[in-house]
Amino acid sequence: MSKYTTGEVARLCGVSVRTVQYYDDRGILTPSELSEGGRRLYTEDDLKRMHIICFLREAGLPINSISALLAEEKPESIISILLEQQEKILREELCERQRKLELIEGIKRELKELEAFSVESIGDIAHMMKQKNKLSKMRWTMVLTGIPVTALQWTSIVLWITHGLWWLFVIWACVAIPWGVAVSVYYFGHVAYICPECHEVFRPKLKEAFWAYHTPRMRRLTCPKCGRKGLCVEVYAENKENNGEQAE
Amino acid sequence: MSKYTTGEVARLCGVSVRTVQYYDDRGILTPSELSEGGRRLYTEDDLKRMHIICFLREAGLPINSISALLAEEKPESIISILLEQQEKILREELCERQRKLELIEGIKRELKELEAFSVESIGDIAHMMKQKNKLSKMRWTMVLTGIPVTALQWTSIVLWITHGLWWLFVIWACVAIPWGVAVSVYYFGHVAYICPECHEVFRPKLKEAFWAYHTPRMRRLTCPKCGRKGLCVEVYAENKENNGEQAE
DNA sequence: TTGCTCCTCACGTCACGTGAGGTGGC
DNA sequence: TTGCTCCTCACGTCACGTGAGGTGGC
Repeated sequence: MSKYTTGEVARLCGVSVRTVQYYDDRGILTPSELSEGGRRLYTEDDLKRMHIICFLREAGLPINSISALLAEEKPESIISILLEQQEKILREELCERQRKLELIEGIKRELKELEAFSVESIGDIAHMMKQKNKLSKMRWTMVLTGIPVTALQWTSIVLWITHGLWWLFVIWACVAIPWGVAVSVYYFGHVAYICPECHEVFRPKLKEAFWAYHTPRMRRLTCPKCGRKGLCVEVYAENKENNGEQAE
Repeated sequence: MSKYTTGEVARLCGVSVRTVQYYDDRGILTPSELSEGGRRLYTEDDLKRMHIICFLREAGLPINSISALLAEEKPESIISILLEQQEKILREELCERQRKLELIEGIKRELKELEAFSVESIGDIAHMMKQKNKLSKMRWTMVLTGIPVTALQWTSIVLWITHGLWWLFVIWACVAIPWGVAVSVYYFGHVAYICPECHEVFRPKLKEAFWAYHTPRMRRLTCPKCGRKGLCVEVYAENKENNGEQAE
């Protein structure tokens, strides 16, 4: 029966000598024999055991689990459980990496749109990305509630032209104007803007915001902190009362 | 200007108190002030910095990188590099988990087909799965080389029947019989079988193997070690000469 | 005065990697 | 005798978690 040294076992299993020694320390693979000089000597069976250990390690099973499995009298009773556990852990780790990757992709996209970068810009990006879902949700809600109003508008216009029913349009106006005001107040009560200069998150005056030039993501406003007037990115901002404090 | 305690910063950033303390130890977020009793007091700017740190940590950036980024005079020069590096690492980790998951799925499939499980069975499964690609590759090579021989066979038979060209079939036989022998010798020189009883990996005698009952994956053979006769799983086995040693 | 929060050590995590300094075996 | 392999400490990794034992602040 041939004997294997630590280095031979390591080479045959594709691991480092340190790993073989470590498995001895952990008691998961103890050499069957020691030479007179105190060197580890492994038998054919030891090598087979090592192959099994390495195989399970490749699947990511922790040493403790492998140890338990090999020590178990009825290994069939726990092998499935261990594999299921490991599968669950791996799936979670997979999801986590994917979330992180998506976050990085998002940061990279936002970085491209920036004209001037500073460390604070990262804070702005964080702020924007975290509230992105809420902001688009609110925008969609507003669009959807706007549909009946718009429908009523066109119906009344058509009926006015075709049947001369002018009073329907008046009713529409009585509904739409308060509705428009309410929506604007609600909207500007739930968004804030980030100054690209001083990175202040601020809430503009309704009058300025309402008439200001804007794109889908930005609005031309005056920062109350640094006084700069320019395009500011829109973000969702939940709590009204806290904002007053944050401004100063 | 309001001050934040350790616990407040932790709560506002969704981390533990220990984490805030740790960032102080690492010098990545030092509180601007200490109370008389030695308690950490954080300013609004400190909180912003902490938000940035936490955001980058969510993307998985290591503390050292964040530290370097925040200390850099021109952070725009390294932010992209750091993100690219992190993306690469995440992709690699993603692939690694996927490999492990596939391995576990494979093990689970093989476990289902096993009639009797023991720890050594895992070694058998490892052996099978590692050589699986090579085995199926060799089988495909054999099928493909067999196509011209089969084509010649049917051509010669058809021509014999329709035109009475019997000598074409004779030529085919002269080619096909040596070809068949060569293929068999090659095939059984490149496969081995695992005894499900004693888990020995052995190479059967050509004569027994050739005529033995078999399925696509198994063959009814006698184990040279334990003498058991039964279905043994076929695996790829490269090195002929080593096999003799392994048997004893 | 009583909870609650915060403080500083200091060890533990997980599977090894990486020296240092010494020795076995061909 | 000279390389090469192997041995045993023992520290380092990474971002905290988890006590222990003590104290600040409302």
